[in-house]
Amino acid sequence: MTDSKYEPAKIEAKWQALWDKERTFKVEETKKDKIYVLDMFPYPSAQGLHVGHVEGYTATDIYCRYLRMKGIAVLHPMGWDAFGLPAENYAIKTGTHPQKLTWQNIDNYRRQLKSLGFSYDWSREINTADPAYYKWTQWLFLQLYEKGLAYQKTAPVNWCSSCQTVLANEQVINGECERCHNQVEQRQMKQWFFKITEYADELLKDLDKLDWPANIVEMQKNWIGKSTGAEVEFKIKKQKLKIKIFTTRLDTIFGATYLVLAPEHKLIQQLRNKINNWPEVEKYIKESQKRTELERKAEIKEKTGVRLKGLVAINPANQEEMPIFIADYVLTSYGTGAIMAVPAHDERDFEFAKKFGLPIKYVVTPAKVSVSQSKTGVHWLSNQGVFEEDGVLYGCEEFNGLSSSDARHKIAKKLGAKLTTKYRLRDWLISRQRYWGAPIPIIYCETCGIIPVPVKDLPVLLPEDVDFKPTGESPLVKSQSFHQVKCPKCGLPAHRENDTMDTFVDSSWYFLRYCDPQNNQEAFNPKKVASWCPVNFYVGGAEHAVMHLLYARFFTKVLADLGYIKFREPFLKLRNQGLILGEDGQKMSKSRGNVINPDEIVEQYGADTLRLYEMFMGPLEDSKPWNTSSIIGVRRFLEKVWRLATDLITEQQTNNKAEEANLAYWSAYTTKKVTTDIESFNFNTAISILMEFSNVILTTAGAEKVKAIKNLLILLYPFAPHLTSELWEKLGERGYIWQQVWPAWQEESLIKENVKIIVQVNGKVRDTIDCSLGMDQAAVERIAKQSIKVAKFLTGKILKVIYVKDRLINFVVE
RNA sequence: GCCGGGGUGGCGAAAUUGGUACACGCACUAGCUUCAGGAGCUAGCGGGGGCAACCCCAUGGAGGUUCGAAUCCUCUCCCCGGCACCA
Repeated sequence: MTDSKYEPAKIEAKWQALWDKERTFKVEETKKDKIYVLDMFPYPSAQGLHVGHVEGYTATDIYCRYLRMKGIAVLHPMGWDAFGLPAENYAIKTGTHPQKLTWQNIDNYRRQLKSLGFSYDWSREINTADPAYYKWTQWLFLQLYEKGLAYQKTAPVNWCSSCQTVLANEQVINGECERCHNQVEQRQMKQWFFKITEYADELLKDLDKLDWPANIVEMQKNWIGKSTGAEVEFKIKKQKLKIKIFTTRLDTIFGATYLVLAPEHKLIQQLRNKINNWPEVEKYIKESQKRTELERKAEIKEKTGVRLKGLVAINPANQEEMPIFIADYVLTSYGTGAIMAVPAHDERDFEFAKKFGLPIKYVVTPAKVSVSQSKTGVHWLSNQGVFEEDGVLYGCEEFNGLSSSDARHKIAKKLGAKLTTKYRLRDWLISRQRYWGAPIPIIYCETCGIIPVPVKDLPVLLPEDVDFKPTGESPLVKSQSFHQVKCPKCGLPAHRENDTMDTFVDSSWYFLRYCDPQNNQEAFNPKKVASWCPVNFYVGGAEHAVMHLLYARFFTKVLADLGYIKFREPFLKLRNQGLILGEDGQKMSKSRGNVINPDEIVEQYGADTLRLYEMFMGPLEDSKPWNTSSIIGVRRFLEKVWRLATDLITEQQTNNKAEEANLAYWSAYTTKKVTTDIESFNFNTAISILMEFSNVILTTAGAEKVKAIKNLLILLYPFAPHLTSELWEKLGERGYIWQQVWPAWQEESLIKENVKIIVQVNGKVRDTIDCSLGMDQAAVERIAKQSIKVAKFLTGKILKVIYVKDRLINFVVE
């Protein structure tokens, strides 16, 4: 007899209110065992929470609720990455102040997160757009500035004309703005940078210490892009100047047949009088700036370039003369902006040489000569390049017969070339010509120059009297109250820096602020941070692989060097939730109309069902399509648990020894499986075993049933906290369910007296037989041979018998 | 092109890590129950053959190792994600 109906809306509101009122999840800092479990905090968009957020947040919530029942103090906070362009763009359109919209969105996000029953310690909520927070973001800027890690320079930067601001390299994807997909232009601008390149080597090395997904580690490695090689100076004939090139293939220097400079290379302007075809060269330089952009669009990769007529370089290896070109396939910003071209052994040089009819000289045979090549001799000499990195040298004077790697060292020594390391990583451009961000705390004084805002004057508040219309200059320029100040040093009129900081600066240290969120004396108390950090477990989307995750690592290393913290990596273990695709298998997007709104699912099925469904869909890290009709399955399961527990209250108890033993086994087995699955984040299989367990309970009678149901409720609690809290109370148990200790299991309960042994003949399953545990081979063999199903196939001579104890016996017959 | 991750029923997915392939759930089919149901219960549900017991085939494809392969090795095809003239 069911004494009531499962009504999620009612019970979920009830328990959420209680958790709020009793501050159930406020972390006890005094406990000895501490774990910091962190979610990537959301940007509070107008669209509200995405089902993808729900997935990651449910995973950590399950883990945290489980840990607390094990008696561990869990820091599990939430906050808002509240600065950013969308709010400002909305302000431009509607005239609403970005703060108003942002604060509204935050209220909505908070409501949604609470409606899902996530167990955050809300007393630690932070907001990066709150002056109480960004004061310390500005303070951190000043720390970097004093350490020489924040600097200003004029450089070609990525400009998005639609967003009307510059972008960091990390925010440019295939030449497009990551936000609006507008083509990015190159502009010369004076901007603020953080010297992340200073940490390139450590950022690369320490990746090996992290328990992170392989693809994220790989992406960061590629992004940092370390390559070891050598710098070699090439003399220019009859000139005093030398050209310094960088190469990773010094072993091929005897095959170098020309040099190439990037069009922006400084030497070109210095040598302009010596270049016979200057007008042509100048034209190419001008065109190349436009061309890179246009060509990317059209994906034309044909090599272009111009020879610097009148200039000849000398190959230091063999003293041969070689022409010099400029070409835009060589980048100014990498290496020395100049290369030696070895068409025989570099694909790009090969293409260029073919187009311009330049000599191709082979000096390395590949170590592994493929079958077709050995059959046809050395046909690659005539029309193909040899691009393998290792081989044996020939035609290289005293270096003949050496392997590539030996040759690199020996040639470097002879030429006096400097062995160096280069990185692809560039310094982090943090200036943004926008309003809705933390102002850069710098004042420009005509007499004193660049003056950092004194710490006592922080925060530099965002002014209210602003016009948001983007003009290419920061909107802050228009605010007289903001712009004009007195120089803190000499007191004469001066003006503020008008740009704001990239919002990734805000999120590079937020995990530290959670440890001490209300501190108004310092960014954080080092002792408090030391008691929680580094973050033990971090969960979020993979889209932050080379942005947030790299920047936060950089900040951590800087703060360690400044002595504020004692660890050098912020996030020890990282997992990415996979994308949840729309029902059509496509990425969810407004324009496709396949977006699922979590509010609607909660309303229709309840928060516990949504949580459970998202965990049941498949492995956390896989991307998987949404399927609304499947939700009913987990809802049915919860209904079943409801009936199981509420029927129990009125049910007559009977006794049945065999069923009781079976139930005890299942109870122990489920406990073990759910525990190990939560530990390893395999929530989908944890749920399926809970389903099986409830089915077993349903079909069992006996006194053990009460115990089994209570165990089921506790194991299910982290996944479906509202339902289980309610049922625990209905059963008249003492205390709340979350105050229970996570169950242990006895390994002996998992031992069965009888086992089923698979009988195979020649590896094919023919029967299964019941045996008692630990039986020896002879006994099992005897029983197996008695099986008619098996005997049928044992007509030939038995050559061999393979026996795996308690599991399998295999007869090999002829 | 390079790097990373994958291909298992109609669908989402399991598989004790080399030992009964398809657990759990959705969808579907049949029956029961109900005034009714987008509810519940029972049974079936990879393909082929057979009345049946049972037999054969099957984890993208082709080989190989092994008593035994979704799992290990070689080659190959396809999908997803990232990077893309970085010398």
